[in-house]
Amino acid sequence: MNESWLDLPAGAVDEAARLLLGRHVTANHVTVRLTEVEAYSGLGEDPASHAHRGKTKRTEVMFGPAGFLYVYQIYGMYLCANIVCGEEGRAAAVLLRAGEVVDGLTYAQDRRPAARKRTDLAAGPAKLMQVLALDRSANGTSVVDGTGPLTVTDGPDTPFVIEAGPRVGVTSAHDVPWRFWIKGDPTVSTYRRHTPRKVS
DNA sequence: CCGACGATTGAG
DNA sequence: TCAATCGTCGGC
Repeated sequence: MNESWLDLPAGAVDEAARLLLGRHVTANHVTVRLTEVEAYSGLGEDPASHAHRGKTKRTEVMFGPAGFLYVYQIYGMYLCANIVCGEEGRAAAVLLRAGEVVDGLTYAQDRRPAARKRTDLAAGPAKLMQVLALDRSANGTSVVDGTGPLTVTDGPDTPFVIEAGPRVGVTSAHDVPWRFWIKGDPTVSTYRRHTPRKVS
């Protein structure tokens, strides 16, 4: 398969994100076509990135080589997954935000009983994780050599248009349009503008 | 050691 | 609009 997204010049995480759109990710009998992703750059470059303040126990995978999964817990109950991109040490990654379930539909529905429509099965980063049945043990595993639970493959040749905008839930760097999605796709998670906490 | 908060979701 | 829920990280 085309693995060009793994091997990009320095600073081109956004390009990696674009290249991941439309590709298939498969885990635990479910395959999803990626429709929405976000790029995060690394140490000292991107205030919105978990790696911005330097390497910690949590983010150490981001500082490793490309092609590995960075899984983290958010809000005490949900998981999100990134694919590390770029050269080792840069700590750049692409957050997998949403997708369309294209195989293993019955598994996906079992794992997401709250979803009323097919398009809602993986319409969000944590929903995507539930559909793929990935847990924290997926952190640090490879997505390219077949040893990990998640595999990335080329998607269909169907053409699509990429749109870009500010990243979701990110308080800083709102001017950086590093959220990318497939134009018009119904599985793209609904954009909720970050609402600053009301100061009394 | 301790407290504040987050790359979210689903229900009301 | 808001609560659930807890690991992580920065500050003391």
